[in-house]
Amino acid sequence: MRPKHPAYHHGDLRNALILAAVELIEERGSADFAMIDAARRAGVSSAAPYRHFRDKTALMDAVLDFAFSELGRNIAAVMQTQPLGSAEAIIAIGKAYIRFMTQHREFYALMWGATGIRAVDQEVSDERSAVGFFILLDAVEHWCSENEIAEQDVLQLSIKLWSMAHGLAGITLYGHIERFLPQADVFSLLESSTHTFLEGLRKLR
Amino acid sequence: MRPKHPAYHHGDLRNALILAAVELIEERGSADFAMIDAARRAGVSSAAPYRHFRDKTALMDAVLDFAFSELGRNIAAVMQTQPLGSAEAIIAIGKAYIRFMTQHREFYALMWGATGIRAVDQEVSDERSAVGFFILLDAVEHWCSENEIAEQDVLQLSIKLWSMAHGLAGITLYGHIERFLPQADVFSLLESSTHTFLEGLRKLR
DNA sequence: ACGGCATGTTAGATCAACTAACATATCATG
DNA sequence: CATGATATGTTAGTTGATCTAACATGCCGT
Repeated sequence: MRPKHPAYHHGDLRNALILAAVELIEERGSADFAMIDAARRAGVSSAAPYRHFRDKTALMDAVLDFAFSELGRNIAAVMQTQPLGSAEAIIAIGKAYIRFMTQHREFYALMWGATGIRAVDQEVSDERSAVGFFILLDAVEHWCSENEIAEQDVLQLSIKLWSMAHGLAGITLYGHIERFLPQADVFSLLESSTHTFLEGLRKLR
Repeated sequence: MRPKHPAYHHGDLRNALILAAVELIEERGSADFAMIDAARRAGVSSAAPYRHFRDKTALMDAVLDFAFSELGRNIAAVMQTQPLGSAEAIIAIGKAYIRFMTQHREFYALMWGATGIRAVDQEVSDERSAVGFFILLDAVEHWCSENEIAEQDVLQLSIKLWSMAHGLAGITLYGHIERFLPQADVFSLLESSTHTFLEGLRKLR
């Protein structure tokens, strides 16, 4: 693995570039870094990256993959600590989602902003963004069976719950909660929202 | 108003540039148009825009103002047709919100993506994005008084309802609903979500 | 009328993405 | 182990876009 000649051939430039890009995005707070900066940070010339990425958007796509897998890992992690079938498990997923988005606000725009909308490589973007969703799906399924909610609604329900967390994340990032509800915090808003919603479900069942 | 000499001094270049930018964004589906294209479309040279906008982001900011005011107008319009105090009024606002975002997907990334997150000019962005929110606030306030919900929760409630619509819009634009619930449409999802949520409120009251 | 200021124009500086042509190391294969 | 194909790197340069400088024109107040 260790390169015999430390000069020339980098050894793992592809990953080094992704890491450099992630660092630059986090430092600058947005994705408008220059390709050459990522190259320099990886210790190579300005043309080297193009041996590994067709263009800058290809690199951004790899960064996006990284971000989505991190999100998935975060969501998977909190599930280890929650009792399956409880409303708390669902809420914990939503909180992990919002926590990730607020702690990595610079990624949010990438994941859901312009690049996301374009959905260049639909199949890849499907895969990666769905990881966390399947975990939510599982939690919702267990909650439904414990609360005598029709199985057929699990998918629809999960989408709605996802939307709630996603919407709160976006509105928080934009600063609307701080502006209109300075005393509130997103996590308790998600908690009460989810409880209210699930209560409504039980009543309408 | 009409310029005596049709050449040289344009007369209303600032607005012409904003309009040109809007057209280009809509045609191209994203905001990566060249400044010179907007200039050409307005019939001026490449340097002329800089007499009206410090740089390209300043132009984008004006476009953003336009988009937000359009959104506000759309939301205001549907309120004319809805009985105040009804759940339908709240739902109609959400639907108008989602309709605008899906019909102008190229604006969504601008309004909520990278540019939005940066929130360069905080005060201006406050103003413009709040227009629609105050209309929602009003509808929620009337609904609360008709349903004996504590007045103090109006603001919090409105944020939550806004989040629901915003989240559904984002998830739709990204294609997740089409993928996971191909038979569903966003508007009925918003409708049932809102009803469920309001039902939960009445029960927990 | 005329002078100042807003608003245009052309030319060009700067910078980032990307490409071409060449260089070097690694690896498969005899 | 030799050797050539291939992967991966370098330098130099093209292109295209933003923005600036210096100059031109015409509108508007006095």
